[in-house]
This record gives sequence, structure tokens and C-alpha cells, in this order.
Amino acid sequence: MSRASGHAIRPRTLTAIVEAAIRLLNVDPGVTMSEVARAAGVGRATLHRHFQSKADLLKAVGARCMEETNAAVLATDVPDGPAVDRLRAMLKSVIPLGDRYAFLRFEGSDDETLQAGYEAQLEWTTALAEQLRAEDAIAADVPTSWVVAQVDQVIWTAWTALSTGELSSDDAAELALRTLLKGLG
Amino acid sequence: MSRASGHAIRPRTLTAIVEAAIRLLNVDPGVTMSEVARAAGVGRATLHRHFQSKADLLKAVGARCMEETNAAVLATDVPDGPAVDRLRAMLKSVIPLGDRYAFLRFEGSDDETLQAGYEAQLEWTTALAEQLRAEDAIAADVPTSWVVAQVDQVIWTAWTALSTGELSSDDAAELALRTLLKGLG
DNA sequence: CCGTTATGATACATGAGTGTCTCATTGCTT
DNA sequence: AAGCAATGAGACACTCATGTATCATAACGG
Repeated sequence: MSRASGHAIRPRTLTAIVEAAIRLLNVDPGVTMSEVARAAGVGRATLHRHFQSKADLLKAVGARCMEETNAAVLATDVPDGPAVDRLRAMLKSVIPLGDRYAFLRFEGSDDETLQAGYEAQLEWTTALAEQLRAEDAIAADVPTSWVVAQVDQVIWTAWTALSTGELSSDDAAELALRTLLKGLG
Repeated sequence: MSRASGHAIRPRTLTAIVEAAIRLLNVDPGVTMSEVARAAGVGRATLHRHFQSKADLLKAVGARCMEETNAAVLATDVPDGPAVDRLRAMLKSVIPLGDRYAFLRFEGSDDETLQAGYEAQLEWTTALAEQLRAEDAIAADVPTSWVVAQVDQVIWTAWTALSTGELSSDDAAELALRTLLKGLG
């Protein structure tokens, strides 16, 4: 988060910093604050003025990711609809975000807010898995934890496919859904 | 690799270093040389005597991983058998290695040897995917690259499941195979 | 058993990244 | 246009990991 006291931050500056951080982190998780500042076209001092440490910056970026993801999922969710439709909608919403937030996979962040957000997403997926099971969309003898992990992983596979430019977001989402429900056969 | 000139290395020392490195890297990819040395029960100077840089150490660990993995796969492979059997055998061989080498996923290593080894594994999987397709074990309209990525990912899912202690290696391998071929439904 | 030699401990030099501070300047707000 | 606040640039101190050099000690082989 931004510094509590002292200087305010100009919207333009904040945006530049966060966007630069997201862009660079996807290339190299070990970016330095100097590199972020330079890429953002912002003085190194300014960066430290608003983000006291790299952990702070990560926290802000992670929070933005969570917000964007949740917003995207909620925007397309059909809570009362069939589980398969909900799964498809979720995949179509989340997969396009991959090129922005893929790096978060590699962040073993110990930030509690980010952790909590991730837990919440996991719970959402778990609930969906239960609904899928109740509607006989998935087999009864497959552990829920495996289902959740697999959903998680197929999103990652789609992100990877997107980054190589082999597939469009829509194709990847359809392929992901199909792979989940019917496998490759 | 170990230093070309000068000091030889005692087998016991080499093993201690490499094993400690593997163990620690799985916990924190950012381990320092000092921590590795301490965990190995070895002087920091000795570590630097044989591995000039952290990159050298990573290289050695990566090479060992490749050797172990290839050996495990070759040991159970049935080159003339049905593709599905080969896939099952590969999964059963590779999945148990997860707790040792999971960290390599996070290493964006630029070492050419390691890269080459990874490429070779990818080609092996690609060939298997083609065989699966030829034997109608997978659908014709699914891109090979997606199949390869999915095989790769399901191994990762299995590793994750193993690390949480939810499944045995064998169960995970069977579940992985089933998920690949028939999905979760 | 004795010489060879790898090792352990220590000290030292270096480089990189972090975080702080100051001050001139630029950009907003009124 | 004027005043205020945020920014940019640079200098500085600090920490930490890396890598090197030295020397006494312990382990190994003949």
C-alpha cells in the first residue's frame, strides 16, 4: 500500500508505477526497485516515497490483481445457472488476465492480504467443484482437492499457451473447459 | 559443474552439498550460498572452491535432475508398447520425483545444458503425443502443443497433491492418467 | 605411520540493492 | 498569476550476498 503519512500521490504516478511493476515482474520476478522506477519514468526517490519497500509494492500489485480478477469473475458469473456454465464463464473471464498476472504464481508472498484473497478464490472454486459434483458433471470418486487443483492448473496451461501466441483467449478457454470435463480423448 | 582445476572434491562433500541445495531450493528458490553451506555441514569456502558461483551450483543440480529423470523414464519405458501404457509408465516414474525437483519449475535458468535437457524431454513428450494421436487415444482436433502442455501440467498438479500429503504417488499417477484421457467427468 | 591434500574457519574486498535525505523544479489548484 | 505540493535528481549510508586469500587442522591413501 502507499505510504500512510506525508506526501499524496498523483494518480498518473501511481498508475505508471503499478503498470510498470506488473509488466516487468512478468519478465523477471527479481526486478529491482530501480528498474521499476526507470520503466515507470519516475524518480527512484518517488517510488520509495510511496512504497516503502519492495514488499509494499508487491502487496499493492497483488491487491490490484485480486480486485481485477474478482471483478471479472463476478461480472460474468451466473450464480443460479448450471455449474458447467459457471465454469465456462469463469474460465473465459480469468484466462485473458493471464498475461498480466501470471507472475503471481511465482511469488511465494507472505503477505496476509494476498494470501487471504487467494484462499477466497480457492474456496470459490471449491464450491463450484461441489456444484459440479452435485450435477454429475464430474465423477464422484475424484477428490475435490484434485478437481480444484486441476482447474487451477488448466488456467495456468492456458496462460502459457497464450504467451506463446498459439491460441486466442476464447479458444484456450474452450479447450480448457473441454479438457477438464472430457480430457484429451 | 565442479571447478575444472585445482582441488579435487570428496564424494561425501559433493553429495552433501548437492542434496542440501536440492532440499533448500524446494523451500526457498532464493537460498544463499551461505545457507546451503551451513545446511550441508560444509565450510562456505569449500562450497566456493567447487562451485564458483550460484549459477554453477544450479547447473549441477539441474544436470543431476535431468539424469535422474531420464534414467527413471527409460527404466520403465516400453518403447514398442501402446502409447497409453507408455504414458502411464512415464507418469509413475516422474511423479515420485516431484518432491525433489519441483523447484526447477521456478528456475528461469539460462543455462544451456539445462535448457537442452528440458527441450529433449519436451520432444519425448511430443513424440508420445503423436503416438497417442495415431492410436486414437486423444482427439484429432486438439493441438499437440496443448497436449504436451497438459501432460506437463498434470505432473505439476500431482506434485502439488503429493506435497500436501493428500495422495500417494501411485494414486496421483492413476488420477493424472485418467484426468488426461477422460477428464474429470 | 607419514606425507599429501581437501577441508574449516576467519578475515577481507567488492558489488548490488535498499532506503533516506536534501533541494531545485515542475505541475497542479485556486 | 501565485502558492503549494509532488516530483526528479543526486548524494549518502547501510546491509547483505558474493567471491577470494590465508593458514591451521583433519582426513585420506600408500
